[in-house]
Amino acid sequence: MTGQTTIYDVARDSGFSIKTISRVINGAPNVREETVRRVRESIARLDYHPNPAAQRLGGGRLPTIGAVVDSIDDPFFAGVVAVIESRAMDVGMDVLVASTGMDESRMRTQVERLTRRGVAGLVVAPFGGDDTVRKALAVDVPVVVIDRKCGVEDRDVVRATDEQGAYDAVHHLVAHGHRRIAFLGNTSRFTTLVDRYTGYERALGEAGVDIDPRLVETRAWTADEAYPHALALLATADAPTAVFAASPMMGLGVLRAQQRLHRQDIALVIFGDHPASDLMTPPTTFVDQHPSRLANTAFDLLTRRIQEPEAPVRDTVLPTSLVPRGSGELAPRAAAAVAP
Amino acid sequence: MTGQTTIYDVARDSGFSIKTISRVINGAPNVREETVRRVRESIARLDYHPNPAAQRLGGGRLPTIGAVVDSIDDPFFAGVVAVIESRAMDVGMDVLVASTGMDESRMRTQVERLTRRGVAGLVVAPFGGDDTVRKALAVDVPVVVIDRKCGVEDRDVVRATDEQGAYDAVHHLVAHGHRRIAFLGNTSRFTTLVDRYTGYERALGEAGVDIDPRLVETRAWTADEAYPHALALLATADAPTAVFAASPMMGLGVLRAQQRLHRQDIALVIFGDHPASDLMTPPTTFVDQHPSRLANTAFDLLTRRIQEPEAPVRDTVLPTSLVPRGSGELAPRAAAAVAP
DNA sequence: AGGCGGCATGACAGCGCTGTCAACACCCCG
DNA sequence: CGGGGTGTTGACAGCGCTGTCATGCCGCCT
Repeated sequence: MTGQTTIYDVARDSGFSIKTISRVINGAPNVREETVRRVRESIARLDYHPNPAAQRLGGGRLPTIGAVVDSIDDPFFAGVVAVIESRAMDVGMDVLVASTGMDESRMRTQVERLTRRGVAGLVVAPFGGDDTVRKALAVDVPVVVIDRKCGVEDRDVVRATDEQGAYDAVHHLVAHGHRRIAFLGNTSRFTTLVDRYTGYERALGEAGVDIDPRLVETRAWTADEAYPHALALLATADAPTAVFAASPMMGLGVLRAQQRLHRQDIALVIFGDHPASDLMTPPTTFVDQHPSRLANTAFDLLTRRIQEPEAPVRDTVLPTSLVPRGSGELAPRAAAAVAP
Repeated sequence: MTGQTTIYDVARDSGFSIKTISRVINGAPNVREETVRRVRESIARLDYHPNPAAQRLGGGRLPTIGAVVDSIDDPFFAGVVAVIESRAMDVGMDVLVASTGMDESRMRTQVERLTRRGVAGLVVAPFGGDDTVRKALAVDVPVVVIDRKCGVEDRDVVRATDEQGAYDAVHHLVAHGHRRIAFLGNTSRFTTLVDRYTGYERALGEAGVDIDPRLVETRAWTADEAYPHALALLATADAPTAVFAASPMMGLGVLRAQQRLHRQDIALVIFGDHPASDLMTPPTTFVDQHPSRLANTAFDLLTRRIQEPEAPVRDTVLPTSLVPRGSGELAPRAAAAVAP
């Protein structure tokens, strides 16, 4: 064992009691400035670092924040976690990661586990039905919900303007002359996706286009599941001339299908960026959710709530922006050329 | 407060002393089977979970493993962390993530911080010179080093066959008729990259091709840094007909340059996969490092070492495999066609 | 002068667990 | 039948910190 230096060493070295050291560490009020200075000196000299386990045991939480996301592997969440880790490091905290694997009960388990561990706060991308999520988040620790509201009313939430972002995307396609625009995205669970569908509807409605149910595919969750559906959509005689993929995963499915069918001529806008999207042929037009901004906002909110547990709940909706890069600006002519 | 159930509650409920409960929890020997059964029953009935902070304080480590990587954002490491998290969850542990941001001293800080936190073990992708890395890893906790050896001799290491993988890649290009093959990768720091360069040398040597120093670019670390160098390489009159990118980041730089110059005709093999590489035009041929296999192996080794701290050190070198997908099979003719 | 309140500090009892050591029952052996 | 294991259990002292309460001191009011 390394014979860690403890608060007693600092007390001995500085000539104060351990309680005063504790006060200095925690920035408690009513400590003379001179005392603070001398204790700080001792701490630095001895390179003392408080033992988090002991701090927690002595009543308190760990200097740790928990991040619960669908999958750490997902580029969107990887980006979010990266920002959180970096912000946490700046304030001397660290980050426990936990994935839900898009499984309601596992999500609940993870939240409970991290809570028991004694984390100071949680950033959660919820997964599941509203009731399940609400139950899972009924824990006694600050929580910030990201990306999806899932009916949560008593927690801070940070998310994007889903409806408007989708509207912008579809409107963009309409503006480029498209009328047969497909929608891909699973609307069965999240308001997020439902909102995006609503944006799709609104844009088409405004353009006077009736929605063709054959162009709406709402069954897939993952890229692998989306792929066959995208194939089917694109292969029909009456194929769409443009596709709106309501999530990056859907987008990957579509891109894969396009490549398979050599149909680089179909316009595509994806909600959310994915790596190397600028290297596609043509480069993918997408709705930017600004994941790092979302993560930063979430971190700020969490910090605030840790300090002020009773602050009013805030539902922050961050604007998205459409980034035209090529795939969304294709004209519909190509489709006609291919029709039998 | 939730009035957490403690070991005392279980003791009372089961009629044994807290020490016996502790024994059952930790699978200690010499406990009657009947006792184990009854204690387990009480634990289940009360839904008791030991308090990790207390376990640690009472002498022991946290049921937590730390992962230190360049960046959580990097798809390669995101994949590694995802696997570790999932494996850890299976055995009731959780994962603290820490990024080095490719900074030697920060890496050391992170390793020390996690060690102080009391993690049971560490998976580290080291960054920095051999001496720095050795010093940073001189901590009193099990460590498994991944991806790069960095001169570490007293720790378990899991990495890929860098030299052979690079050889395969370059040999593949040679076999497709290329003789002017560029190398991109920073060889200034890691044996990993040096080994890959050695593989490049060997493949060219065997083919009787002299190395043209103008085709070897070793300054860049990141994709952004690689991009201008790749541009310069491809734009020269005497441009290479093929490129071997010694890391995914270098690969992205090359792809970006290729797109910019509309030079999809230059053959390319990348060491390491990156997301959507199968969607490039043409799909990217790469050397698969099998990141999840690497992560699984690392986890196995770490588990072993936690249980058997004195086990002999193991340096595991996992084979890579070349995955031809299009970009590596282009013939050199294209370059000639473009020459001025 | 006596009393009161506010500040600065310290003594001490936990927090929930594990390690150490001791106690006890039981068995085998001579 | 006594001595010496072996197997099973418990009492108790920490681990390093924080919360509670007590202490001493000073200035100020009446």
